[in-house]
Amino acid sequence: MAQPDESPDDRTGPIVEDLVLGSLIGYRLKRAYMRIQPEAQRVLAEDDLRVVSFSCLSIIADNPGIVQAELAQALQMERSNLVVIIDELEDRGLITRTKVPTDRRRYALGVTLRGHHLRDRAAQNIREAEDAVFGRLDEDDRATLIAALLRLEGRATA
Amino acid sequence: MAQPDESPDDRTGPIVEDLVLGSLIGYRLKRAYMRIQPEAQRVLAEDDLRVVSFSCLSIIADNPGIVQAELAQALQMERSNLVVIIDELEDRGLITRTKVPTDRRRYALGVTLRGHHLRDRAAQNIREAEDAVFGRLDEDDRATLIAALLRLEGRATA
DNA sequence: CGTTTATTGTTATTGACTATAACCATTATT
DNA sequence: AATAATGGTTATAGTCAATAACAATAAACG
Repeated sequence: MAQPDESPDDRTGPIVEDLVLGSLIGYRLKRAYMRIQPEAQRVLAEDDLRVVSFSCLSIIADNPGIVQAELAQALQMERSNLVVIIDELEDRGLITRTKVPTDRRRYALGVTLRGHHLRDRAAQNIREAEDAVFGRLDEDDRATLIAALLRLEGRATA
Repeated sequence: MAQPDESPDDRTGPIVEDLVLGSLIGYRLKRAYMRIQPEAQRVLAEDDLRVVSFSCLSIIADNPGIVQAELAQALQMERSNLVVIIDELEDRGLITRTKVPTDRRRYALGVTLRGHHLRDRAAQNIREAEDAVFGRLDEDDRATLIAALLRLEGRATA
């Protein structure tokens, strides 16, 4: 009754044809993302981080002094949805908020030492999760893949 | 105040560093997907289809006789969430549901002629949207990209 | 100047989508 | 025959993104 080839962790299940859908880049992107997303979520949860929290923490770490509106634009999310995330990161002592002297509407964001350590550790965990899910890629393959995805984003290197 | 290079449809905005986050495959997949998803949504909406409805329609078209549980597994979604989608596709006369004689719990799904035409047209629209967003790729490049994404999914060709 | 317009961070709310649990009918297992 | 498992269904809860409105502040402009 089952398909001939079914292993315990079978991901494919019964063979289903997807000639049209499967040749769409958007569909393939989503499917690939669906493979890594739960794993990233899982490893980040060990540090009580959500994917979006980690993204914020990481961008702030690499852009000290960035303000919320810029961060929101960088992550393509709404300013309003950032607030609770920033609040929590600050409450946990992972980031700092300091008023910009020249513009009192804005808060300059920065990561604390703890925040930086957590970011680095979480990033390492995600990389290892990606290796586990996608299979280890050497640096060249990884760079090629990233470049291809950047090209899709319209951020071509050349 | 603004960065030196800002065009009307500027996607990058002020240059924000993302050395760590940006080198994660998962993040790059998500970003690439975020570029095409709204456009796919938009072109499908012209035919009163959602992305998930189109996906169902397309899988059914390529797998006549498939039942809901199989379809749910193929699209990695919950059976329960499929019901309303299938209902609507049937109400619109795009698919048919016929009881399986040998197992009266199951409904064999199939697409009507109208459904098939709609599927083909919608697929073509999405392809054109992908070309517009990602830049036209020749068949070789497209195949290479699809193969790379399939490899990430653990569905390597070789 | 002074008035108007725009921006930033914020709150509250809404809608869309996903996951979960429970249920009945039917089939498989034993 | 009794029990367990499966398919479709319904209802519900939780998660997340999008929107609108607002006060404080700054920018634009007469």
